[in-house]
Amino acid sequence: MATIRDVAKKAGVSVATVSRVLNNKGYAHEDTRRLVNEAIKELNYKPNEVARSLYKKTSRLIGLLLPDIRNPFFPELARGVEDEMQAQGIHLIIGNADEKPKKEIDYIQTFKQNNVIGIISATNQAETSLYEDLSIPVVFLDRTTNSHPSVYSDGLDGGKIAAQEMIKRGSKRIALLRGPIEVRTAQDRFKGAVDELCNANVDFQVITSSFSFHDAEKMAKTLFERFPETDGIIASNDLSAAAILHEALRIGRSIPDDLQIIGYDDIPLSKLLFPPLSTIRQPAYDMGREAGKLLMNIINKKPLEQNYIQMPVTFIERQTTRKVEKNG
Amino acid sequence: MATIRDVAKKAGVSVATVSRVLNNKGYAHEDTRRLVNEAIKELNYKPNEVARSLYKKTSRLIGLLLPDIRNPFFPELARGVEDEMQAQGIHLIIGNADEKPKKEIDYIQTFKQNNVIGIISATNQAETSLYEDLSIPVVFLDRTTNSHPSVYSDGLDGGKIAAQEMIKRGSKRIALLRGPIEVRTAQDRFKGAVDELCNANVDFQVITSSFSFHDAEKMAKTLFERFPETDGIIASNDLSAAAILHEALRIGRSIPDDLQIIGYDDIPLSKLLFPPLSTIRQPAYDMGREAGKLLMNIINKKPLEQNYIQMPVTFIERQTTRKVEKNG
DNA sequence: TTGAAAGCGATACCAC
DNA sequence: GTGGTATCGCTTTCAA
Repeated sequence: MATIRDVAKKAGVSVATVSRVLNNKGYAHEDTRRLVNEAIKELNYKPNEVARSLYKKTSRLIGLLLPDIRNPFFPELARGVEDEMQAQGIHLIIGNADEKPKKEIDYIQTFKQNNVIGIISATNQAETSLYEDLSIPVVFLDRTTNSHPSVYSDGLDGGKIAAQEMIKRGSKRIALLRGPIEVRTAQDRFKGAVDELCNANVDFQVITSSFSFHDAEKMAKTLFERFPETDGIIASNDLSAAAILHEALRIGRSIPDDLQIIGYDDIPLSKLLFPPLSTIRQPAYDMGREAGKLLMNIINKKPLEQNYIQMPVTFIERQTTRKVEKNG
Repeated sequence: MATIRDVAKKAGVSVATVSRVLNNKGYAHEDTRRLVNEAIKELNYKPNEVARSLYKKTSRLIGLLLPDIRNPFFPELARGVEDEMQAQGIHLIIGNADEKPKKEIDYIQTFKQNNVIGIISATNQAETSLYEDLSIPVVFLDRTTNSHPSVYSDGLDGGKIAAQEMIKRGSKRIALLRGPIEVRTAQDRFKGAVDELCNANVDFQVITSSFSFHDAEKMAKTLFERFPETDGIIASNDLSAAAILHEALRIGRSIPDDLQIIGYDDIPLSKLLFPPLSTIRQPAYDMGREAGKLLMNIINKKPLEQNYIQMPVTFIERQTTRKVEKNG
């Protein structure tokens, strides 16, 4: 790879001049500028980002920390972030924390060591101490906290809507899945649903389960064994809902007539399940973009309209819930 | 962040000594070593990877280029790579090329500018010119090429198996989906299937479609309009298979009695489809790990047993295909 | 066994 | 307008 020295030599100027042309900073005669640009092109010179980064203590990289890249919800977020960053010429280092604090710490360290200019984190570490004295901007995504700006969707409302729609459609013995205790958004949607269920004339069970696929499969089995009379399930996410749906069909439950299911997230595959899954939609891609925008605004010290961006959730009616009379 | 100077000062030695201790290189008296290590711990010093990288022209980063992070097959590969790298203390910059050569070039540039020690690419750029004079090791994943080491699965065999299983189970008018023309693995599985179909007493249609979700949905609709008599579909990947399954169910086809479907990949959600999807499994996670290992072996100049690692594919029988008599 | 000093490739200050 | 040079934080000769 050619260096700035090579360019300088070729153009017959000093490295300082090349640098100035490169960064459009300070004066440079039009002719000199052209000369330099020609040399750059001829040598196919690209500035060494590492050297740049060392001096400026900043880079064109941001770190994106995901809890589980295999859960389709997160790649969707990632795409949003990526597209937004791409538009601003910033690249991503994606880290998959795998729900393990150790990995998370590790990645944050790597991010710092590589001079990322900011971090977007979608992980579950309640102990924000990890992020406390980081000296670089952090935005939380799909997650709320008081200590940092964040982009998330309205979990309370989501849970509430799920419960309402479920009740409206006549389920009487409802199983409410509660996501991991350390995930704030999971607890929000849980609380939203609980409130609503308490106020209604229905029985309900609370079952705690992780967000992962594998756990959901096991959980589904036990659920139907222990509570065979359940006629409505509010899942903690679409992945769990899919596992439950699958198990329900396997043991011959009829959906939605005999059992209704509502998921959460609206991952791309939800509409391909059979029957297509009714769910609470989080605008994942848009959330990613917003987080990207927010972070860049912070980095560029633009005045912030808001530090906490709450995105709306919507009920997506598909076919794991019964139709409700138009004027019910 | 503390620098090596701070550590040196605190330990009362020179930076050179600290560096030696840090890297376990060259001599250092046991006492000095202890002194330095204490200082490091007290200051919570972490070496600046950027500075290190600038001098050594190498880093602890590798670049992973994915064609489409939203297709669940790729995160699965990524996890394999990541786990393998993690074990070796190497981190990933993941780039999502989005099937766009421009993005791909861009990412490769970023990788280089950040001194990655190697690249794993799962993209579709047939013109390997992109990767030709890169001066850093490249391993292709889920993709074959003569110019670089690669890890891939046996597409020819996969296509063949799919066709055999389909024929064995009695479909007579088969639609064969052909993935994107520029994707070598897609063409392999296509060819494998074609060969087999040609040798059998069946009719078949070839339909070209992309790997994406959205396209698959549209394609599914037209497929059933134009070829309503189709009684077996060999899809180019699970995503397409899911779209087709969905459409088939929607228009009231009975599966597998009236229509059989075989997918390709065995992404995690395939078993949650209804009916669960019969498919050709690629060992995605393992492929990722192998690619990671291969790359690290190249980087560490270990003798290579093989430059081209072909992984086996297997038929996963689920319920979109009919049962076959045991001694048929 | 240790330390001084020369780089790695860029930026930016200060002279000219 | 332009060029010389200190600097970013680290590694690695080379001399002591």
